[in-house]
Amino acid sequence: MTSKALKQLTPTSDSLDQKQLETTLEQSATPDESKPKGKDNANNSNKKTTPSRQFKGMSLEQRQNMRREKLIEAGLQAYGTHGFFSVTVKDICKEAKLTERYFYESFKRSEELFKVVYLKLIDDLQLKIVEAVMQHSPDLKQMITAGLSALLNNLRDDPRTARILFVDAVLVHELHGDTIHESHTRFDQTIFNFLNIVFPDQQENKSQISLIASGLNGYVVHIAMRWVLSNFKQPFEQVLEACSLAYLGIYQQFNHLHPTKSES
Amino acid sequence: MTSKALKQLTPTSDSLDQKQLETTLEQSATPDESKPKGKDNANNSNKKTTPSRQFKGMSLEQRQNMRREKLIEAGLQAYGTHGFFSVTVKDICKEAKLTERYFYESFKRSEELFKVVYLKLIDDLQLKIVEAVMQHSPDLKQMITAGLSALLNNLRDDPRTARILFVDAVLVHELHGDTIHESHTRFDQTIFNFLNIVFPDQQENKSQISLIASGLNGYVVHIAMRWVLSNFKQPFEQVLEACSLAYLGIYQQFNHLHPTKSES
DNA sequence: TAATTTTGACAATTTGCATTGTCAATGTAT
DNA sequence: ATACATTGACAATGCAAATTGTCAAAATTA
Repeated sequence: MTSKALKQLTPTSDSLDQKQLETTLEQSATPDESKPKGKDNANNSNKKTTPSRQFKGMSLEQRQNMRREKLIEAGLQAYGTHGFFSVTVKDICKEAKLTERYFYESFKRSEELFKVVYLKLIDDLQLKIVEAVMQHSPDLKQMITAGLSALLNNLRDDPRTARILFVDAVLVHELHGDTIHESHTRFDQTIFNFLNIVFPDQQENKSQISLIASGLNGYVVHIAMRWVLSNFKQPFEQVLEACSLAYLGIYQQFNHLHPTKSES
Repeated sequence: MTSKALKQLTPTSDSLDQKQLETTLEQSATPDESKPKGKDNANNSNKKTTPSRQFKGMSLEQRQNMRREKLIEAGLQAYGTHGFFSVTVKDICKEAKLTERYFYESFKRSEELFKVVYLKLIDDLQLKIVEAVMQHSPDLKQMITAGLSALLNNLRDDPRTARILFVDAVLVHELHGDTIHESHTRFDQTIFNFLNIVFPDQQENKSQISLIASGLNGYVVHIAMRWVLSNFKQPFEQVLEACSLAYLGIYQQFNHLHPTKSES
């Protein structure tokens, strides 16, 4: 229904090179930190440490990984449902049907588990979004719609994600210093890369574009949060349109303020 | 520097009635909950309760209020500097130069003080913004600039405010259930009112405009947060322009999507 | 000045949770 | 079947902060 006013938004689409797009958008991946660290208690039967028997058909390492996964899943459930600060180690263990001992087998404390959950969620989400965007290149409007749809669908399918990524994440910034702060900025960065493709002629305005990327991120996240908290009261299409409106509006405004030679 | 492209943004300015503006923008005030509740320990010398002497020239109530104010100020300082979850009751008392006893005289627990501080800050901020906006009516661009400037100046003048309103507030949402959630929505509401004035012909799109208001709120807040956290790295004007860009962009987009009779 | 209230410093208790430890039951290898 | 690793339930301990209590010094009234 909005197609008429939007046609003018793809004039620079010829500048959207598919290869450049993939490279640029993807350069915001995390180094994989979500795997178990190099344990010193591997099955290297050193000294008189217990020899690590098989159990239920699995090796020690397999069992530990399985428990770890159960804890991560339990953490997602507990944190995402009740919020980080209402959840105790015991809660998580109960949820995972494991005893406290096994919590400390994999994590030093609650925040450590939270961090793993958080990184996993943000990785998954970002991957989905970037994929969706790339698949619809080079049509600007379709790219925006696809990316936003990926985000909104993900949140609707699993509101726990919203809770953890967009509410509790701010705290963890606190708890973990900067490790997470970086990944908190990752969405900003992804959007920044996107904008740099959309506005390829604005090398001088990097700082400005970076701010706008943050703003767009906040715009969408805030709408998404209200959508989630309202239990998805508004229809999907309405939310999607409200979100894309900002992207399209910014696009147009920015082109007016900093016209390319061809349109001056 | 952006004036050329923006002149078209005030065509509907004739529809901006000053009186309507004040009424509509102001209808988002909070019922004053920041005052001491009806204490049962007033100086009503019931039974054999102590008769409440004068002290340092003040009545009991005055002294209590003074202590309360000192605690609120100390809370602002402590929470705003170290973050809610790093602050203990003792910290606050030390900051206020009062002993724990007097903390519990005015507040049942730490979160209760935080809530008061939060409400006070958000009230002050909102008041400043609305005043600034009203003073520049009916020029749309000036109104936007003035409102955003009021916000940004306030944050720069006192980063503690930023910390409390935009970081820790999310937590308190948790702690206090919905009392704070409502005031968290208050900015959305104010912006919503503003948009309704700017788009007076869109009675059917209330729901959509409400979403957009949330989005704009998130846009500005997110930029502001990054500005604060970066220790105000970017120049004020750049931040201001990045913020207003969203408002102006939305304005233009929305008018394109839902043209008024006069411009169809 | 004497009687009494108010205050400030700080000790005592309580609470909630993290973290570690014990032990019996269960599964596994030989 | 025997010996022992592995697990689960739950008790024991530790700890930091909240909350309450004590008491003597300072201020106030008469």
